[in-house]
Amino acid sequence: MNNEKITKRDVDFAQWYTDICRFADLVDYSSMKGSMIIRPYGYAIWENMVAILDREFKKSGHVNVQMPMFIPESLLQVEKDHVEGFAPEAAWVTRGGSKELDEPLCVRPTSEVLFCDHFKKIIKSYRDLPLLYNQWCTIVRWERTTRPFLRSREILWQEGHTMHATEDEAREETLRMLKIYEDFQKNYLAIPVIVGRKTDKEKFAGALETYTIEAMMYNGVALQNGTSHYFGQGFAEAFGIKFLNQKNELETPYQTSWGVSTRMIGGLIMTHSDDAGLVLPPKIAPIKIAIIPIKNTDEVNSIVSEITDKLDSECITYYLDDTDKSPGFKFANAEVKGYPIRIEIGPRDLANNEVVMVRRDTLEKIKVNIDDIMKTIDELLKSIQDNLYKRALVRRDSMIYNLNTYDELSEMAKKEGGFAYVNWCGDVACEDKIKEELGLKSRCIPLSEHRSDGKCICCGKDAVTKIYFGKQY
RNA sequence: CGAGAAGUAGCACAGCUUGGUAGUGCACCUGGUUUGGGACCAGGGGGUCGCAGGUUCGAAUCCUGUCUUCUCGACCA
Repeated sequence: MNNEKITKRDVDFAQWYTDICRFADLVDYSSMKGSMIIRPYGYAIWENMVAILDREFKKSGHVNVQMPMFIPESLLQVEKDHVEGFAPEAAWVTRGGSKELDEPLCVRPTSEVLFCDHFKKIIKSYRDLPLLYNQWCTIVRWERTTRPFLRSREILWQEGHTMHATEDEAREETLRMLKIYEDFQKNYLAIPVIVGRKTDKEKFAGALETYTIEAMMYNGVALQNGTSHYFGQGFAEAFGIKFLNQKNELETPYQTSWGVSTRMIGGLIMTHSDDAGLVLPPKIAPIKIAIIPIKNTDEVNSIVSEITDKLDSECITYYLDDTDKSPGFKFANAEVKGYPIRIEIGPRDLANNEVVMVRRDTLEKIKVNIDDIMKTIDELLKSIQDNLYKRALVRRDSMIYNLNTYDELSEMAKKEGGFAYVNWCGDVACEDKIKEELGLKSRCIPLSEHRSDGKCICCGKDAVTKIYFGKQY
């Protein structure tokens, strides 16, 4: 933490984002492009995400494994669409020690083929299914432009890979995990998302269906904040994965995969934070309370230790700022770090048997009687969590534009950003045209209310569906 | 990968045009005074000027290359 000023969000959003990442001590740059150092405070946010999601994955029957990080070239090439999709961003190891390798090793950009290679060995009967695996790991994609959390070359994430006896079961799994992501982002990250299906053009390489949850950032740019794929039998056939069903017949299983990454931290920042610094929803904040003694007196110290004892016993995390910095500095620091509640304890308020609490979401100052401290903390944490979601939802909804003409779409693309919600004929030619001429990519076809009897916004033919377009990270 | 900008102490920058002993502010350390919105005084530590070549008696400064960061495109989670 230093006392540099954060760039104003409305002046230069990109710089503001970088300032938040750095001033809140979330990341540091490493000496290699696109590989960021996630610092303790940033990593603590990730650890909270991991803890919550991992619990959900396990509750729904998944187990964690750890797969190799290298993929032999021949293995990567087993599924044609997949290798073509990832070829442009694959990183290769061609030498081990002083020896040139006979076969180059791809550093995993995702692990479908590794899982398939393994599944082939361990799946024999219907009794082995469903096979519900997940791994927490890093992957490598050689991105050209990089930004902290949003796009890096080394990505810290989670990837689930599952195999099922029937198509229905696999499709159900795909949507079940998408729902877990949606609920997690809504209930913990306080990020509203649009749940939908990608067009053929935007699908994951090798998938039959790709589902996505799309969040809308403060600056009107969309962020794909999680995906879930249904593969059908494509990979399984390519890899020769078979199981014996109850009638002793050989069948090919159905596959899914799904993932979220530290990109969610970027989404968190660009959804909630402000000009004073980071803002974190209480449920994901590593530290819920900042305690700032104003003056080093016996009265102050005794109330401080009373409060910390109670917080300890209720397992509420806090940061006691007993440094010799000035109060103003401590206030500013607490805001930059995004601690949901700050408690200021000084002689002036203690004289009235009070302390001052400041909620980070609104920066509202509240005088609280000493006897009501714990109760108020409890209420405020809930209230901040709710308020952040509502605030984000209102703003997101204000950025969804129901558009009917190509001119309107063109107007929107030039101006504020956001989601354009339009009719679409289903033809990739229209999707390509909108992308080339307006720079808007299709985000998703919403899972709900997607039927349309209007005309395609691009070609004017009968529409088959509603679809969202937008700029993306 | 294309266009542009920038790399000098942890951070922000000056110095470069016109080559000649490395500077400022903040941060950091020590001691003291302070403490209700980014405190003050005194003292102190820290940089082979991104890296590699070249020109030169001499390079932060001039030339070439390279790496990294940022912005805007293209590509992509």
